[in-house]
Amino acid sequence: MKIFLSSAVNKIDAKGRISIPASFRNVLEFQGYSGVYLFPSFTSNAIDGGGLELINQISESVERMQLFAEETDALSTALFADTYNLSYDQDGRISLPESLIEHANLKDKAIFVGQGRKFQVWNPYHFKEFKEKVRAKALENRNLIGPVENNRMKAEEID
Amino acid sequence: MKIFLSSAVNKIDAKGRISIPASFRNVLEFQGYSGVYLFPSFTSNAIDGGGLELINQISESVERMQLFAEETDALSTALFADTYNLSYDQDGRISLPESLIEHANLKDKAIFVGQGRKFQVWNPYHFKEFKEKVRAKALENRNLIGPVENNRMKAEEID
DNA sequence: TTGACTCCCATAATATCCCATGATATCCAT
DNA sequence: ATGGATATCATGGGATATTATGGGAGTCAA
Repeated sequence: MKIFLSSAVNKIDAKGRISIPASFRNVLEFQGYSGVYLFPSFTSNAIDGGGLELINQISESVERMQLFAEETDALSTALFADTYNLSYDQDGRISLPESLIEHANLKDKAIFVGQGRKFQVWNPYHFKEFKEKVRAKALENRNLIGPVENNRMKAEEID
Repeated sequence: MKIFLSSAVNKIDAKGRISIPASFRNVLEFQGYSGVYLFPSFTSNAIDGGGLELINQISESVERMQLFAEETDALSTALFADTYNLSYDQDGRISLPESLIEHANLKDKAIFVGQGRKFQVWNPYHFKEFKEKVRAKALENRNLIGPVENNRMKAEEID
């Protein structure tokens, strides 16, 4: 179980805690446990999340950009200033920082959405809208996925 | 036995469990066991399923994409948000997530349909309809189907 | 002392484990 | 081949484990 898959709606309780889905915790722990890393998404009103692998990938990208030294400060600030490393309690819950809650417009519920190497946390209502757009877009771009679509075409042709 | 072949109708029991056909389990285990991967088909009211090979193909396409691009988020959401990695019990049964049951319109029975690299799960009644339509279309277009190439492909895939 | 954050325990719902059964398929010695 | 033993399979159901969630009690800092 190596990647973040599927989605789950969880509740934000009176104390501001929310459970990270068990399957996501498995992935985090598989990567070597050090809690969960969360930061505001650049492109949506959602929270991006991941484990050690994600944060390593990001760090590496930034290091590669050292070539362009003037811009590095700005970039790494943008990336890391709002990144939180939260550890969850023994029941798998975290309390989200206020700035992330605001960015994602969270109220009493949040949906955790698996995206492979990372996941996102959304206000469930806003995610529904996003997902409808995304599905249309994915149909347009499905040729990018490669072999899967080929299989499907074949499957439909074969009796 | 390397590919998913033939079809079987199995029952969804009172607890919501359904047996994965033994022959499919053999293929999954041959690919290196990590359960079964299921997601809603883009094009039909059916569930697409496969093993490690299928999910690896998909993950690789996504990993090649940029980390913070809007398109990447959209595509990986479309691919992974509704994908479930289910492990089956020692009797080979899984319990299907509600969202997949809805997408495929499943009631008390489901048909597993082998499609080579992957398989599909259908409401048996809807599958019958689909199959009839497909057969009609195939008859219309049979001149478009290159039998030589397809046969050669198949011959190489079969152990 | 008040609020924010732990740690710990309780609970209901669900998922999983484990064993049993009947049906079919496979094997094997005659 | 035939009949009987054995294995495999789909399915049922009781027992157990896991999960998300609620809430009490303790800790710490302002």
